[in-house]
Amino acid sequence: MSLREDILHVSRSLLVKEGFGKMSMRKIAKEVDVSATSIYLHFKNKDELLLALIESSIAHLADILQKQLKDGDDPIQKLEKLADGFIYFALNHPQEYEIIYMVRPEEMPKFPKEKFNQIRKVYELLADIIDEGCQKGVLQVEDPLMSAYTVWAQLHGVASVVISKRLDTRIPVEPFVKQAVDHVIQGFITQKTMV
Amino acid sequence: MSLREDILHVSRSLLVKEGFGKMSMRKIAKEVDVSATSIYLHFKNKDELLLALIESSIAHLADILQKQLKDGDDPIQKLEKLADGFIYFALNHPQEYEIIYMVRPEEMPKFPKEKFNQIRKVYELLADIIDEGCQKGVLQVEDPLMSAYTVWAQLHGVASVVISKRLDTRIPVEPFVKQAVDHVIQGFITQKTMV
Amino acid sequence: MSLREDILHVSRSLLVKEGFGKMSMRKIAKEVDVSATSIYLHFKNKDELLLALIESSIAHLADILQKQLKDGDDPIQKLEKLADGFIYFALNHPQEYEIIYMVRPEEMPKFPKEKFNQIRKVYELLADIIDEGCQKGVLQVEDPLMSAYTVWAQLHGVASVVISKRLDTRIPVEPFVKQAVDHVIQGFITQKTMV
Amino acid sequence: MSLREDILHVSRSLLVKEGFGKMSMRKIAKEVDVSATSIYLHFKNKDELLLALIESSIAHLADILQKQLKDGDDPIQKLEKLADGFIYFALNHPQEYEIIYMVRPEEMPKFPKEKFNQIRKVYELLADIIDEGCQKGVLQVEDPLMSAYTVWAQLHGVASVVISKRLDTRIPVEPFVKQAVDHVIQGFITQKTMV
DNA sequence: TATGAATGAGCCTTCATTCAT
DNA sequence: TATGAATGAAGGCTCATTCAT
Repeated sequence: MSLREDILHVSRSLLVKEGFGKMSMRKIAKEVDVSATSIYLHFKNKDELLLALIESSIAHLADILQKQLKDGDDPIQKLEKLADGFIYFALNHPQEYEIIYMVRPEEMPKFPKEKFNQIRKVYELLADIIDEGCQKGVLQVEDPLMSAYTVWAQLHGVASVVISKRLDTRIPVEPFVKQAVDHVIQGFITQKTMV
Repeated sequence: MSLREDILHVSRSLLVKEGFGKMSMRKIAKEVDVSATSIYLHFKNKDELLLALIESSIAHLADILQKQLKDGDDPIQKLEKLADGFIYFALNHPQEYEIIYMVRPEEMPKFPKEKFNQIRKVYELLADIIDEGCQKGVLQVEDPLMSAYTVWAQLHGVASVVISKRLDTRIPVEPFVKQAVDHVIQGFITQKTMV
Repeated sequence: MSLREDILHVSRSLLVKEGFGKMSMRKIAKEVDVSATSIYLHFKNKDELLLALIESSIAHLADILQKQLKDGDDPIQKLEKLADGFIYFALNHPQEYEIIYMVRPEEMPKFPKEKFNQIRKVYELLADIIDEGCQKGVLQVEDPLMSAYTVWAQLHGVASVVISKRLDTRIPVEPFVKQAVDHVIQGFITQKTMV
Repeated sequence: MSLREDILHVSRSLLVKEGFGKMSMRKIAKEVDVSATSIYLHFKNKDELLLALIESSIAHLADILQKQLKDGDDPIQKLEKLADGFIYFALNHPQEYEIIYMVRPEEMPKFPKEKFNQIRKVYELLADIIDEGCQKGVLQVEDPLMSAYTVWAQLHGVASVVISKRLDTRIPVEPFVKQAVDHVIQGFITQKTMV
């Protein structure tokens, strides 16, 4: 693995483990077993390192979602698969998920907004599918984009509750996720197809 | 206002704005316009200050939810009011909401878990109502506690998306929240009362 | 006990336990269970507190030595008793002993030298006895004051080695002290009476 | 001179002058005329700096004592030379002597005891010589180790009285030391060879 | 591409002391 | 006699970053 990737890998852990404020170039360097100075050969500064981290995480998520979609599927199947993919990514790559959603837009005026907002494409993907469902008559919503955000917000709630370990210990994780995602998707479909 | 309250007030902003790691006693002191030393007359150390912040935020939320409930209401009305109260708190006291839900546990060292988990009482309140609904036959769920977490997780998703400004700028906030909360609650009720 | 004495008592422990540098007015106040401010009602400042500590320790030592001497004793008996008294004080009041000998003259230009040097009277007491022995023909030394310091220096070595716990753990303390003191005194007497 | 050595040099003075508690990294840095941070490039922290100071001082003393011993010497000559070497070191390298013997163990937190106790080898050297004297019949002692400590304790008394300037100003240093050391050694030999 | 040395700024915290009550 | 509030100074230490090599 290249040094650059090593640095990214270690940074990812540290960022999630200690937060952006306490993640330090020195600690990264130490863990990668390289001089602190060397990091600056690959990343201009701490902010740029964080940016790289976010970008790669978003790319990873987008990639996984893309792979969920198959041409033959109808809109509702796509919806379900997208939701599954999203949750799958969150639970199996919690560090990357956290990186995407931990860093708050207003905290980082330093970050080029257009790069950071690549994540919005994900929601637009969702919106497109909902739109397709409306066109095909299997769904009925007023504003596909708003509905996409509605669904996504709920899924995000489910994922973040699990990842940040706020679930009561008496509740088994998998059944909870299954029930919750089901609730989100079926609730949405039912409501929007019934009239 | 007392110095103690000033400190809490300023800390609250800083904590939300910069995270626990970067919120510094000195910054707080400077903003309150006292010596850094003075903070230690009111709070033993940084951790205790954070604890006070969290405790007061949780108390505030609990208070608001309690006030939502009226004896005459049936379980479904209670459910709706509780959801409304939760969202109301999140949107009107975003800093306190963030302190409760967005400050990462990893960033808070040496934190008495039992105090932090007082928040779980809120979910048990929700579970009790769902349980009551089951007893009265207006709801049908297998595990009231898990269902409570399901509902709450989704509401949390809605709140946190708005608070952390992840909503697409083309989407008007209020309608979004209204639709999303409605979706969560109605979806839950519909699903659980049909069959 | 008066507050003043409480403060002295606690200071004594802290001074010996942590050294002058780390002994703090706050810690004293806390241990005495009084406000830090209150100490200043009894002692002008930290230096004066230390001075009081030294003065009382020296007075205590002088008192014990005085009590060792009886009018009927011959010079050699007096010598032996003085040595015993000195060692007794050191081993039974190690805190006070340390206070007297821990604080180094040049470190404290703040302290009125004449007060601090009261301790020298102790050595002059010794010198007087040696002088008396010479007059009576039972001892023969060139310079009684220097001889007094010679004896005292050796006794101090023995005491300080024990107090500061530099003795090998395989060596039993009491026999060691007995042999060492005996060595100092008998060596001195033998040497000075022979020839 | 290297920065590391400069730091050690300055630390040595400060440690002896102010004690470990009041010796500060910042003061050292200021005197060496570097940033405080730079010290941490050469020593992990304050404790490690102290450790280096002690280790080098002990090594220096051990070196000087070793050089005093010649193969041809008989045990009594060795004893005398060792005593001379010890006093020589104390009076000519008072700072190092103080670091070894006067810095109070309580002021040195978290200190690896085995390293600190390397100094005990010095006393075992002494004990070996006394033992050798016994074997050759020129000395008669019950416990060579205890006798070694007895001799050393008295020499230490002499050295420390001089170094810490507790000698009466009317007493000339050199004759005092000569008489005192002579007293210790001759007293010991006489006592132990007579019977 | 890699590093060791260096630093100014900042961190949390403790200190001795003062002042108004 | 006693205190709570306040503070400037200092403490040990870590940080992101630069520079010469």
